[in-house]
Amino acid sequence: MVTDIKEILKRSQLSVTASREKILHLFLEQTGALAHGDIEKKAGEKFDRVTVYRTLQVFVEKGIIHVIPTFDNSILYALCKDDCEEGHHHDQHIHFVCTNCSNTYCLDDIVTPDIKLPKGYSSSHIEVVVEGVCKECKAPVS
Amino acid sequence: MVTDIKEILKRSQLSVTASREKILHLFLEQTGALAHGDIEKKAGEKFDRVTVYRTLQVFVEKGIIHVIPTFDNSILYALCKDDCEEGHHHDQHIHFVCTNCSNTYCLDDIVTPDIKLPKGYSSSHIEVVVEGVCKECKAPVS
DNA sequence: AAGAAAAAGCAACAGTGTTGCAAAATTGAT
DNA sequence: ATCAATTTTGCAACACTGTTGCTTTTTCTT
Repeated sequence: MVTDIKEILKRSQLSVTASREKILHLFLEQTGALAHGDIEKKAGEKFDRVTVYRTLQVFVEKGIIHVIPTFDNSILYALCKDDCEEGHHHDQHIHFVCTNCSNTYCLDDIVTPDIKLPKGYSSSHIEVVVEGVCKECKAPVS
Repeated sequence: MVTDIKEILKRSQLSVTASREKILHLFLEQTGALAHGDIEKKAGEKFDRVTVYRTLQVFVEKGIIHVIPTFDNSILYALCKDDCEEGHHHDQHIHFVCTNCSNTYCLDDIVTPDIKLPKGYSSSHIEVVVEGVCKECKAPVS
């Protein structure tokens, strides 16, 4: 995975700006997913809300990050690990929500299972969200 | 399944009111899931927004309806087919979102699959959302 | 370095969901 | 059937989230 921020932006044909660098940096130093609110807070008072919204929107369009569905109605974003092409995400992994630390993680190694649908239904995309306790929260610090 | 509206309410120890009857009626005559907005529109100008919110909240608490996670940040509600106890939903079915008619259905007969999680993770609940084309939209009217 | 193009910032707004409180409806007992 | 106690509703006001139009600033290209 390319970790140089400027490189990622250029590769997606995006101009390099302070807000894009900052927001992308937040994703790179973060293991879990981020909500819009998190980003606003972590970015400090530096950027306008609108800029954050538009930046996230562009990142999704360019396949740098993807959207994770949640139970409460918040939108979560996480880095796409593999090279998602513009508009076509490789969402073949599942998402894990920790009920303890309430972080959300992409479990990139767990492939979404096949689902047998009733007659007449056809599927184009399957999203699996698992709730439970994550590695960090379960392990007793021994 | 009990279909008498007053009976359902009483069984959940809820007092029978016009708004609760109306909203529960909407769910019973509907095959798919409903968003808060849908309910407001379908109920007409009769009820205050706050009443709708509070009614849905109570229905979820009492196990009459359950929440479905979505990709856009809207909250969907659908009837619990089986006898969900207060606070404990039997969410062992998957949800299907039709990309054509954009209805969301509970596929009650499809049980959520087992997911093998990485070491250290434990799951308490698995939610599966399948996107695709539903029975109604696929079938050519022949 | 300069002009064209893109992005950021600002203001204003719409939609969504929440809270406190007074009025109205429901319940249960007489 | 009536009445009091409780619950629910409706209203007003508010906070939060996300969007749009437009101007200013920044970035990119040559």
